[in-house]
Amino acid sequence: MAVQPLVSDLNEWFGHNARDLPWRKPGVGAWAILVSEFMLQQTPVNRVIPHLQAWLQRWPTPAALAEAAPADAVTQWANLGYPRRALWLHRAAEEITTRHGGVVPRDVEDLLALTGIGDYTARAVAVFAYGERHPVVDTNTRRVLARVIDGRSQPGPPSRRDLDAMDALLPHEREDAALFNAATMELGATICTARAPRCDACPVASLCAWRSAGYPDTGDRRPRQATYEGSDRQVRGLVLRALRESSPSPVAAEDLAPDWPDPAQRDRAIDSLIVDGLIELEDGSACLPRGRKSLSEASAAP
DNA sequence: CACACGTGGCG
DNA sequence: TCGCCAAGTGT
Repeated sequence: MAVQPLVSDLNEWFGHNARDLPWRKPGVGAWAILVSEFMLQQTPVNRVIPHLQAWLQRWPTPAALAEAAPADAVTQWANLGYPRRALWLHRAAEEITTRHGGVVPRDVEDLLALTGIGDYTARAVAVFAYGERHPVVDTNTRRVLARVIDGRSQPGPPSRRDLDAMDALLPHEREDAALFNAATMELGATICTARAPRCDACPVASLCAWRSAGYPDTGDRRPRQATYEGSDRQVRGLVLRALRESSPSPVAAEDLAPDWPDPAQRDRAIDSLIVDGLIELEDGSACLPRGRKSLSEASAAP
């Protein structure tokens, strides 16, 4: 049952070099894994860790979170960024409670049907929480495969082919496959990094196509990120921060980001936050979503 | 498929 | 300083 060198080398390396992260401790349940994966969507590991601990202490089960008001989820989310993820996590908790009896589902199909869970998170939960065998592909995995397998400096744009590429490398045994998924991500996070890869410390340097090719810069950079200063994103962030800090007290609309130089843009931002369900506006004052069960929700339950 | 969506740290 | 980057997802 020999697996290919890439797998054995990476898994061996992972066995000795895996960081001691909270969601890797023995006995961590599927709910904790799921919450950690939500928080890790575009937020760095080091910033997630303290928030994860606090979140799980407050809401140890999906049912506990489902009973809370969305506003409390958004407030607890604090400055993790992309606050809609707090809303999505709250909604997923409701769905888990009503559709799955409060148990985080194991099947990728079921996981994908939950709000805020896509190709990555669904497989990460199935694999890391339940030991199922699936390819788990995140930005680290894509970069590692681009370099080691394809000899390119950067991965191309995300594609469903990424799943197939990882699937083709996956060892047969579930446990090995889970380790390989985690090891590949870990390599990308700590050694095969985007900016300054530490190829001298890489356990698979001898197998690396990018190295054999002489580390060519194959371009293929991701699209430039829009300027944050003065953006809708920034105003939305300011508005939401004010509401978080005053929650549960409402704030008069005119007191939300009052110094913002472009009032029209600020008003549009507030409207978009309402559309997104992140805030509610009533009688000229705003607050975080209180989450009265809507008629559709109440009657949707079987 | 390209784009919007927060926030902060690092080279 | 400032642009790049971070365990993505939904539209």
